[in-house]
Amino acid sequence: MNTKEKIIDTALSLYNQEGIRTVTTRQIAQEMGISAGNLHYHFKHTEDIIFTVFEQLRNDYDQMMVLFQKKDVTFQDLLLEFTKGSYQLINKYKFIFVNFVEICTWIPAIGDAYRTLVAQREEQFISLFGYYSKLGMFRQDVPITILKGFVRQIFIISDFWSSSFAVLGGRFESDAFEDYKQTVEVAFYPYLI
Amino acid sequence: MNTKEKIIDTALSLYNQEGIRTVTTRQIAQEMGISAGNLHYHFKHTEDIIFTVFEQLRNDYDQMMVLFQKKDVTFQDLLLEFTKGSYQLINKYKFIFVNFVEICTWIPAIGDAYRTLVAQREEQFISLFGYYSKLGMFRQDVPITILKGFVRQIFIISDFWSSSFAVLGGRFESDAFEDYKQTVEVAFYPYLI
DNA sequence: ACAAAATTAGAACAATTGTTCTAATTTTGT
DNA sequence: ACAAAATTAGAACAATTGTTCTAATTTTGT
Repeated sequence: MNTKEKIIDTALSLYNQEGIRTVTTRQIAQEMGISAGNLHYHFKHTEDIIFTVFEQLRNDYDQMMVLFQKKDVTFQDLLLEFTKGSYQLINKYKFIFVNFVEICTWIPAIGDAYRTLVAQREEQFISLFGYYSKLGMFRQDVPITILKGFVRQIFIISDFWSSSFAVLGGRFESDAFEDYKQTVEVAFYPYLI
Repeated sequence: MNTKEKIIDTALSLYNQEGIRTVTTRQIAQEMGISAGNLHYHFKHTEDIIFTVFEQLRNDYDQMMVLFQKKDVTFQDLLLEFTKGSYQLINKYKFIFVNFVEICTWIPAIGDAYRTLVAQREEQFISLFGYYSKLGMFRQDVPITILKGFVRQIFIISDFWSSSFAVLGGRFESDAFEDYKQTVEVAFYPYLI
């Protein structure tokens, strides 16, 4: 692992622990035993560090979505896979989710990338629901406007569950996954057959 | 309106416009034509300003919830009232909603107050759903665990819709309310009769 | 082996920001 | 009217922080 990678790693870990607001580039450098000057040789601006972490998240996300190509599973199983997968990302990149609004206004490029991502995901989900409703595992009588609204709802939940969890005082170690799983399942509950 | 109130007003307006991260106490003072020293005579710490704004939000919220005591309306009507009322708060106190996680970690007293509030709201909603399911306007076959999860879901949506909206690049003036209304309605859609 | 390029540490810069301090002015209560 | 209290402006403090600059050291390619 070279210095650049180590910076990203340390930054991610520190941001997750202490939040984006309090961690400084000096602190990241100190934590890994290099000088602040050296850190800024590799990443000229703090934004560059965070943007690189976001790119990593996007890669991980894409990799996860590939798993949903094989469609020979029940919707229940697929849903569980999605829940597990998305939770892993939420957990690994806590600080991005928890400080998402702040990050997006601070670094517009991340906001832009996110919007592109959302547009893609939206289509994927709609077509997935269509597929499974033909198989009789998803309600068929749902108007398209509701369905689109439902997808939006799922995004709000998966993107901001962690914010809600943090604000409610939940600790990430223990029952976090159970809480997330519950929330996602409840959202899908009325639409499954 | 005395100086103290004017500070709160100006702070709210500036925070809503430019976000909590960039607005300084100096800027608030300048905007209203007083000195920074004077501002800090009235509010020793920036936190005190934000906490006072939060108290105002809490008061407004309580006042709104009073409206839900009169139960001689259909659930549909009540829901519309709730949507309008909560949107007004979201709009008036934009910056609190949009920077909620940040604020709660920065000022723990606000996090504490929020948690108390949520516990109260939870009960209110559950009993309201019970009432309306007896009247045949809300599904009766919903298990209590699901119902609690649904309430949680409503909270995530009403507390973080604005975050999602901001991140998706929405502008607050135009179609914001329609978007919010849609989202809330879709969430309730499967539970109404 | 050696010149060029990459990396590194540490000092220094520059700007920001919340907050405090002091002295003046205004307001209030009697 | 006048003393005490409240308010105000503006300078100054103190700490932080991202970033740059310089000179030294290490690594790389031939």
